Amino acid sequence: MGRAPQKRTLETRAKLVAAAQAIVSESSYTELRTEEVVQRAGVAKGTFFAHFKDKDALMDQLIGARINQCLDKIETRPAPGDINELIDALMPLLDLMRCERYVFDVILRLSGAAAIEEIGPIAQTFERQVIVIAGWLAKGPFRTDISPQLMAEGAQAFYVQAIALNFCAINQAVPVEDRLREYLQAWLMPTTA
Amino acid sequence: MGRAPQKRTLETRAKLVAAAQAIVSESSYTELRTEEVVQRAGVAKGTFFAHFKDKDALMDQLIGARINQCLDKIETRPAPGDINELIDALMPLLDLMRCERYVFDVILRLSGAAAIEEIGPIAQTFERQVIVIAGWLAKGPFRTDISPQLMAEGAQAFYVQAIALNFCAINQAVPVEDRLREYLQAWLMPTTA
DNA sequence: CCCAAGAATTGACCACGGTCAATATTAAAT
DNA sequence: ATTTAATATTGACCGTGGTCAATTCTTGGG
Repeated sequence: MGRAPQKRTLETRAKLVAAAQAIVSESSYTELRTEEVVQRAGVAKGTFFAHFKDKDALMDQLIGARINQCLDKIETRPAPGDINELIDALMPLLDLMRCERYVFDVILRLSGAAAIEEIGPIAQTFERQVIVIAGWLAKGPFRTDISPQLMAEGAQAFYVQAIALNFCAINQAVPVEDRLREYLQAWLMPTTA
Repeated sequence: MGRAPQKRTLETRAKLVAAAQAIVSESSYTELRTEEVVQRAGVAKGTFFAHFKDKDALMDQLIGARINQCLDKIETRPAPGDINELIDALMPLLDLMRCERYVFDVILRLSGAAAIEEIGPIAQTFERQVIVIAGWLAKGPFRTDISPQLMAEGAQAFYVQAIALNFCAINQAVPVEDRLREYLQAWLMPTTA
C-alpha cells in the first residue's frame, strides 16, 4: 500500500469537484464538459483523468453525493402508513433520478456497479435505498409473506421502470407517481382470493 | 410526404446493415466502429449518418431485429404452467439482453423510446414483450387480482433488474434465473395471509 | 541541506462519433 | 434529349473523451 496522499492532491481534487459542481449548477449535467472543468480548476486535461478514471467516475461522485443527501433527508421520515405516503416519501429521490435524461442514463449504467470490486457511490446508494425502504416496509401495513428486503428490491425495480417509461414520449401523459402507485399497490398489498 | 426511395438508397442501406452484421458476428457489438462499417460497405462516413441518425440508431435496428427473432420463437411456445416454465421460456430473451454489457446499456437507453413519436425497434419489442408475456399469464395458475398486462409489465421490470444486478461483480454469484425466480414467485403468486 | 525515488502534473496527441457545404446522381417534366 | 429539382453521397473537418511519455513537485533518509 502506498503513502498517504499529498496535500496538493487533495486540493487539486477539491478544485476539480468544485468546478464541476459550479458548472452543473450554472447549466446542467448534460452540458458538463471535462475541458471546461479542467479550465475552471486551472489544471491540465491529464490531471482530470489522473483523479477520475473517466467522466462517468466524476458523475458517479457528483450524483452519488446528491442521492445520499436526498436519502439523509428521506431517512428521517416516519415509516409511511400506506402506499400514497410511501410514494410521497420517495418522490424527492425520483425527481432527482429523472431530472435529466442523461442523469438517469448514468445512474442506470453505474447502479449495477463496475466490473471489479470497486463499487462506486451510485451503486452504494442503490443498496442504501433498499435498506431505507426495507426499514419502512417492515413496519407498514404491507404483505408479510416475503422479506422487507425483497419488497424493497421490488419497489426499486418498479420506480426505475416507472421513470424509464415516463421518459418515453408516449407514456408521459401518465404521471410517474400514478404509474408507480399501481405497481406498488399490486406488489406490496396483493389481494389474492 | 416525399417521393419513393431510390433503388440506390435501399442498396446502400442494405450494404451498411450487412457490413455491420458481419462485424458483429466476427467480433462484437462493443467493438463495432462506424468507420469500419463504412469501409466494408464501401461508402463515405457521411453516408452512414445520412441513413442512421447516430450509432445508436444502427444498434437499435440490429438489436431490435434480434429481439424480434427471439420473440418469434418464444411466442410459439405453449403458455408456461408455472414460474419455472415461465423462466425457461424467457431465458433466450434474457441471454440476448445480457450478452454484452454494452448491448444491455443500449437496450435500456432505447427501450424508453426517443423523445419524439419516432418509436424505434427496441422500444417496440418492449411493448411486444409485454403482450407476449401477458398472453401467457392470462392462462397460467397466477394471481387474478390484477390484469395480465400489469403482471407482464412487472415481470419485465423484474427481469431488467435481475440482469442489471447480475452485471454487478458482487451479485454474480447468484445466477439470474435464481434471482428472477424469487421475484416472480412473489409477484405472480403472492400468498397473503 | 541535498538527493533519490515516488507521486502528481502537463499538454500534445489519438480515437471515434458526428457535421455540413460541395458534388454527383436520379428521375420526373418538357 | 434536356432541363431541373429533389435526393444521395462525399470527405475534410470538428468536438470531446481519453492516453501517455516527459516534466515537475513532494517527501523521507542521510
